[in-house]
Amino acid sequence: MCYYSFEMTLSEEDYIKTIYHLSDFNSKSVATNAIAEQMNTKPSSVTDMVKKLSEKSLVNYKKYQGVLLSEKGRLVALSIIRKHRLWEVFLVDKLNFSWDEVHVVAEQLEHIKSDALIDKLDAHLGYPKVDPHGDPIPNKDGVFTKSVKKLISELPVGSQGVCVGVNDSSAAFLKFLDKNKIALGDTFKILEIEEFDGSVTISTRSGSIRISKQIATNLFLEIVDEE
Amino acid sequence: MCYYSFEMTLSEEDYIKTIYHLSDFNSKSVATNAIAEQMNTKPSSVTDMVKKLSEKSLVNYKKYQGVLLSEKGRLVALSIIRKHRLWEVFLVDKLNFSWDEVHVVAEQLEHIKSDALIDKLDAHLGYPKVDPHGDPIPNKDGVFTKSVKKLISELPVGSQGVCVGVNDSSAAFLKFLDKNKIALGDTFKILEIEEFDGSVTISTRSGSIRISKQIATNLFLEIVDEE
DNA sequence: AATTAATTTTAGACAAAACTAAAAAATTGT
DNA sequence: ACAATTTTTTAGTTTTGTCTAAAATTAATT
Repeated sequence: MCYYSFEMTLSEEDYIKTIYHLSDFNSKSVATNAIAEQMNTKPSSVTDMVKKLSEKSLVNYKKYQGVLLSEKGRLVALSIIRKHRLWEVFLVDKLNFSWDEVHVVAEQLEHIKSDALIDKLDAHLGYPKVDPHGDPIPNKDGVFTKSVKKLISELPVGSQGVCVGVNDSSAAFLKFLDKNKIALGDTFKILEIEEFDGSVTISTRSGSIRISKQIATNLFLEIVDEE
Repeated sequence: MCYYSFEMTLSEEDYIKTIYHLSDFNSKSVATNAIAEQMNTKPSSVTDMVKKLSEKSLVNYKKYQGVLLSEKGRLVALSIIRKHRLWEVFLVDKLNFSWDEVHVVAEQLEHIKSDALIDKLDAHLGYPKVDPHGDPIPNKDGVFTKSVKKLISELPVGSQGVCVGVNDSSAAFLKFLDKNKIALGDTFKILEIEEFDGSVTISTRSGSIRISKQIATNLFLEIVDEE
């Protein structure tokens, strides 16, 4: 992967990426209107582009039937997502961006064309498996470990995952996290769930702490299933 | 600088950069034909674009008279060059590209639009003053230290600079450099010149060594003059 | 100074990617 | 089942950046 030799325009790449995301990981066909809405463009423009992508056999398309990525198209999508997420890791880990600032810049960087660059960037970052939001990074062949983002309150005892996001991003809540030494990127394990009040005991680097149900419904963990 | 708020297309940026380089640092007016040749395009295309840039007052243009960057255009050019050279430093210092591989990739990266990105990249790289080829990196305000490329044999005692090129690129000579731990990017200082045979003692990272006149007439240093 | 040569500009066209407005197909509601 | 609504496609423009071919201007040569 990564090594698709045909030329793709910036616009084509954006369409492929959008179709991949809307297809819910390539299972269901995507409506013209949905693509138009997602990309802030008009349905007629989408029809034109989809025809073009179909010519290049990146998508399977029949009039009025929606569109689905071909295997070729899926690999293109994954190569773009790989680049996007590696750049996000770079921006956060090396340039000290915060995890919520990086998306827009990564949308530009993902279109840079150089296989050598991405290989070396990957190595420089230590071959990360997930991006700063906890989403998995496909490898060069488009393979990636599926992972699920869940609230701590939704998980059973024994679950383990990386803290990747908050529901409530109020200053007060972030302050609370800071006080309790909970940070994005930390790994937690669910030790015990108190049925009475729904509070949860979790293990962290600095020992185990108990958090209230309210906190547990505001913290996302990224559960990585190897498969 | 850097903070020009108007939108510029990729193509416009490429023209501005080319005009800057051909104008010999903005002193003389640039011919339509020269731009076309440099950019692998046709003179008629250049005329069209130059009109457009003139509308935006990025260049001063009169029919048949060639074109010159305005002050505004000059700052745009310098901001692009700043980005190009910072990315080159990144590619060489952080991703272990060799200095002769980076230009093509940097030509893409220089168009990424994000002031925060460039500021943080600059900091991450330790505010470098020159790129891997020894060319100076303009600061945020477009100010850069002029630098001159000179043979070691042309320099007085006390001079200091970065090794940026060779006259004689024969395998034998490159092998000699390798053996003596002299590499592109190294900083040298001229310690002593032996009048008798023209040999020069220079200080390197790994101590001081004496090189013959022959060697001294084959190695270019980039001298950075603060001004 | 006049003719030739080189350079530059104009005029008209084209491809990519978008748009608007209107027609066609699919879906929905009763 | 069929009228109404929604979705999708077609047809015809627009903009950006390019092109070719021809006309206009400047430069060079004798």
